[in-house]
Amino acid sequence: MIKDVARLAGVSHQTVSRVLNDHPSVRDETRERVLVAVKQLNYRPNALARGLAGRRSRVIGVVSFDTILHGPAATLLGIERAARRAGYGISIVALERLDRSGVIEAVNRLAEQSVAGVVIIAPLLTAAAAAGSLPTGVPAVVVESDLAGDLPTISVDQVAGARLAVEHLLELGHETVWHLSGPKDWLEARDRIDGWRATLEAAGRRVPPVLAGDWSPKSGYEAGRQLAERGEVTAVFCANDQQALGMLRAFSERGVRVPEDVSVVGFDDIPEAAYLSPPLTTVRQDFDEVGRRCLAALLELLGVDRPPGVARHPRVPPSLVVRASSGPPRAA
Amino acid sequence: MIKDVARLAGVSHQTVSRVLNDHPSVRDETRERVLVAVKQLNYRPNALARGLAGRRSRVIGVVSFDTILHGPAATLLGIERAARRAGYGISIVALERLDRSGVIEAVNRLAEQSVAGVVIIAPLLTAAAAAGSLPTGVPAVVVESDLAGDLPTISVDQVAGARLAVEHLLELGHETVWHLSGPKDWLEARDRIDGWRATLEAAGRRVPPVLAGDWSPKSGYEAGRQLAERGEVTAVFCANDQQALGMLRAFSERGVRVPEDVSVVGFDDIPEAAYLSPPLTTVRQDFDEVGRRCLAALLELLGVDRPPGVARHPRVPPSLVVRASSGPPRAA
DNA sequence: GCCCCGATTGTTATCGGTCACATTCATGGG
DNA sequence: CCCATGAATGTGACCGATAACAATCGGGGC
Repeated sequence: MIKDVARLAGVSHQTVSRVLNDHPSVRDETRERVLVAVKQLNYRPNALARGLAGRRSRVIGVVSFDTILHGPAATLLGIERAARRAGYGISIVALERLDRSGVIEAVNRLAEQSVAGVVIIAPLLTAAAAAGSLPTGVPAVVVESDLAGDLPTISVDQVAGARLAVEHLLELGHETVWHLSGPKDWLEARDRIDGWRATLEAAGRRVPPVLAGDWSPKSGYEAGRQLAERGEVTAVFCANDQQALGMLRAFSERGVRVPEDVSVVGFDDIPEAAYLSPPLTTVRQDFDEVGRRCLAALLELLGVDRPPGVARHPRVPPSLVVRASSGPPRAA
Repeated sequence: MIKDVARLAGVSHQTVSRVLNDHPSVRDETRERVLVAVKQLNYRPNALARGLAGRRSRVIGVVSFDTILHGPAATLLGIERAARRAGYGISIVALERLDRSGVIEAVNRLAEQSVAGVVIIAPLLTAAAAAGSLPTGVPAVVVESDLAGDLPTISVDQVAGARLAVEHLLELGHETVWHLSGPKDWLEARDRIDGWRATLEAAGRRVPPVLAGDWSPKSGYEAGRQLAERGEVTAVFCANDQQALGMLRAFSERGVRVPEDVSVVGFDDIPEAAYLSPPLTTVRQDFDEVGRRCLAALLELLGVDRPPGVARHPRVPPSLVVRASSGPPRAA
């Protein structure tokens, strides 16, 4: 194929290759002629052959988990966008279970395809650990994990996010804030617990026991029913919006008014959050930015220049979105 | 690399290749020896080289759109799962806009990578049309579209889904059913409108004007406010769950009780649906099955045997999930 | 005017496999 | 006992690009 172009342009195939790869020493007039031929034949170089010969493909592998959840899906999209802009394609492997061998196997599958590098979305502790000890020499970046050994890591600053939520509630006048956590083997869940606890302690408040959820609306619903029984609770910080949604449902069933009786704050800012009853105060994560920084980190690892304008810091700051589900306590 | 294996096993590289590809004429004893060498060297064939030489890669391209929405995300996951099981990898290209040139460009990007075939998730009319007139000779299957020219098409039977929803409401005793549609340039939206209208007409009921939404909770909220003004409405079929969610919010704000005053039915059965206030009656789509059938259709196109146990029919039947948001009208 | 050097361009090997065809060897029919 | 036949295996070309090195050409320094 490249030979057809070469023939049409009256040059050698190597010169065509040079033009395609922006090699400096090609005369302008020659380059022009080649480009005309390329356009005329509607030529597109074969990525496989390129990868084989050049030993670097323009494809990045992504190991993802549960892309039906909002966070992972949004992160994946962010990565894809950033990659496309940088001229890379994306190959994905979704994991069914997020354990050690699964992650390693997935990376191997991608390595087989000679991807230039991989991004591992590994929100579980076990996965992060696996990522930290990859056998292969594939350049890798890890998302939402900070115990991935030497690998560069990008994540939203969950601790700061939790602090935003808790401080907001304390400023409204609540005595303390309860927490419905995510599953404890998720790093994000653990960080949000830490942030919540640290903020309460820093303010000298009582730290109630952690309620354990599993991200699902169902677990929020069940926790909500329990909280509705106790009278004392005035503010709850849920580890994600779906749990908050389930909790709102439980409160509404029990006649607990939000925010008059109890304030609820979520995490994620899913598209639905603004339209719940009542609209949900929550912490927004910028997944697009996460994707961008992942790619930047990976490109750096590959020895390519980082795209301009992308901050380097591995911790993306979240922001608080105040809506009607949080307000001052009745007593205050 | 394959030569290392060959040397270790004491055979030619070609024999190794035969073993790897299940060629029949290899003596069992030889095959065994090769497999041992493969394991010992932890050899994995290079997918690029394979694709280049064999002119067929084990990668399937997926052109997707807005994978943050539940439907596309779930479909993508279903395809990935089915592909992995069949020994294929997945490359994705997400579209920013779903227009003609975007789809064509995306398919070209995938073709460059010599994918074995592509699955196009093209819920918009324009995209479907583009898919129908692809320039390249890449085997393709289209999801959620029936005007993709000669290309095989897999989709959930939206008309049947709408019928389930409307018949359910009519059986409860409602005189007629209003409809909040999705954006009209989405095929799914159009089909749901058609199914809704046809069911009403078949039952000899009055067909109210269509309310136009855009899938977002916001548009559901706004439509809900309008409907709350009119007294006559007793049942609404929303084209998706997010719109239904927004509508529930509007009703709750206006003091319209669900289902006592108005019944609401959604479409999709997102994970949140069961925990809205009230829990949402909705139509469930089996996206996993869609993914499976997509892959089956594509493999068939590629001349590979269809995996056993996968139904061939291009229209996946949806099912009704009845919850508390629908009930008999007050008058009945 | 001659030679050396850098800018251009061409030639050939190579990436890691598969494909097409050649070769070897054991078996069975005439 | 010889040859056709088919199973099992080996040999070299080839997929479509890039890499390494060779060749060619024009210009400046002596």
